[in-house]
Amino acid sequence: MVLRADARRNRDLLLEAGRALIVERGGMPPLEDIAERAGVGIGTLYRRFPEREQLMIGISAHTLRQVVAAAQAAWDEEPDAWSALSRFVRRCVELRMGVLSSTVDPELHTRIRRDPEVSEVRGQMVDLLARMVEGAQADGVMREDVGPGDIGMLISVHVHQAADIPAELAGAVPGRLAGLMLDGLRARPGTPLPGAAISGTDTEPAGGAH
Amino acid sequence: MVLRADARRNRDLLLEAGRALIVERGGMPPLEDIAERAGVGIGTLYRRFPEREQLMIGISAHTLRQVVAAAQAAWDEEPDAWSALSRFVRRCVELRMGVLSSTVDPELHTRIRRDPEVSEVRGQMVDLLARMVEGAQADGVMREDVGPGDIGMLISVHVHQAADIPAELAGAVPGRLAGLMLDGLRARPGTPLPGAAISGTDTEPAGGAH
DNA sequence: GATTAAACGGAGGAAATTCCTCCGCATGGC
DNA sequence: GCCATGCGGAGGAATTTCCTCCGTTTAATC
Repeated sequence: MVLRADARRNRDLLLEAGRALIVERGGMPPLEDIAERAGVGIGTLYRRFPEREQLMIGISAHTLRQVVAAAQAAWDEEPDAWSALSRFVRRCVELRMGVLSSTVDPELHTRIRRDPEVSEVRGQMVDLLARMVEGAQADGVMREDVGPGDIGMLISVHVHQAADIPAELAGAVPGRLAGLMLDGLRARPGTPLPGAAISGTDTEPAGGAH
Repeated sequence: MVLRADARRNRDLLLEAGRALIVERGGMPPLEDIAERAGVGIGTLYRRFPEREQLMIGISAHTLRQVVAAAQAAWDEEPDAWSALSRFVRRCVELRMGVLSSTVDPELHTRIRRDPEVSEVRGQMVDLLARMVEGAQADGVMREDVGPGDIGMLISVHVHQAADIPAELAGAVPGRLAGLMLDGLRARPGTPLPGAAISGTDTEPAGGAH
């Protein structure tokens, strides 16, 4: 069953609005707010996503697709693995992309992760990230005691940045944070990390949902 | 006017419950939840904090006092500035201490920062942090292009960690994140950060409130 | 450009959440 | 032992959030 063009457009607007609101405010925003942000009637939201769960799955998949697109672009266009990773991380922090999950019913969370589309896109994401990490480590420019999962965690931590940074600083902060973070990842004698490197499958690298 | 001992105790329980809930769930939790978490009746909460704003100010000050205590202990007990900073950062990340502010009415936010007690404790906090940063830089072990404000931002970013980390990893994650972060701060040829170092007074190093 | 199935918006009542007062009982301080 | 201060929490008010429904609009097709 194929959506009419306007329906398709509104669907995307809703998913993006949902993602944006979750990032900005944390928690699950009221559905009315999502509709308003999307510039769409509340009825439209309910027509497209009769069940709350469907909306959440949609937002997860949508977010993951954005992350994968950024990773793919970085991988394709940068000359080496470290540059790709670095560009990817910077972009994620800048756009506040990354894992959304936080305060969800764990049971629902599991159902979201089991969704075929989410699971599929998530796989692509993990693969790309793993390739970058392995490449950068093989090139000797990245510390050996981290795994793709660590990068995922690092990025996800930046998604919910405090929103009250004074305006004149807001532009600079993400870049500085990303820079510090990347320097921490470089292969240089530093303090060994506790525990074992976190692999991609251990955890939720990106896009789990509310 | 001095509080009776039980009233005093309950007041502290409420502030701590509020802090904990904000950290765990983000946003402003229902007052009923705060009271319950504190193991106290809702009436007690309203008696002690008739205005919402007073509660927020109280939580801010309470949180800041914890942060200052951690900083002070680190400064007093560690042999050098870098060790102190390092211990302080690790402890903040571990306990998820740091700036709470995020989605507050900016106007209220300003009123909170203007509160004498908040302002006072915040000053102590900035001083201690500045001393650590300057000391570590003077010792040549910390990169020169960061300021106390950068540390504040770094810490605050870790306050709202995703809550859905698999249990077997949850213990390791904060330590690894803090380790990466600290290695990023070390004085070693890395990538220069964009923009200028953020000073303590530029921003909100810790303890703004919901 | 006429037809029509699909989609739209948003008013408004139901349901759920959150707020906050009030008062009979408990207890710390003297 | 006295009593001012503090306590708990039931329950009604206020607010927020949910979600259905239907008259109107629009994309697709011929």
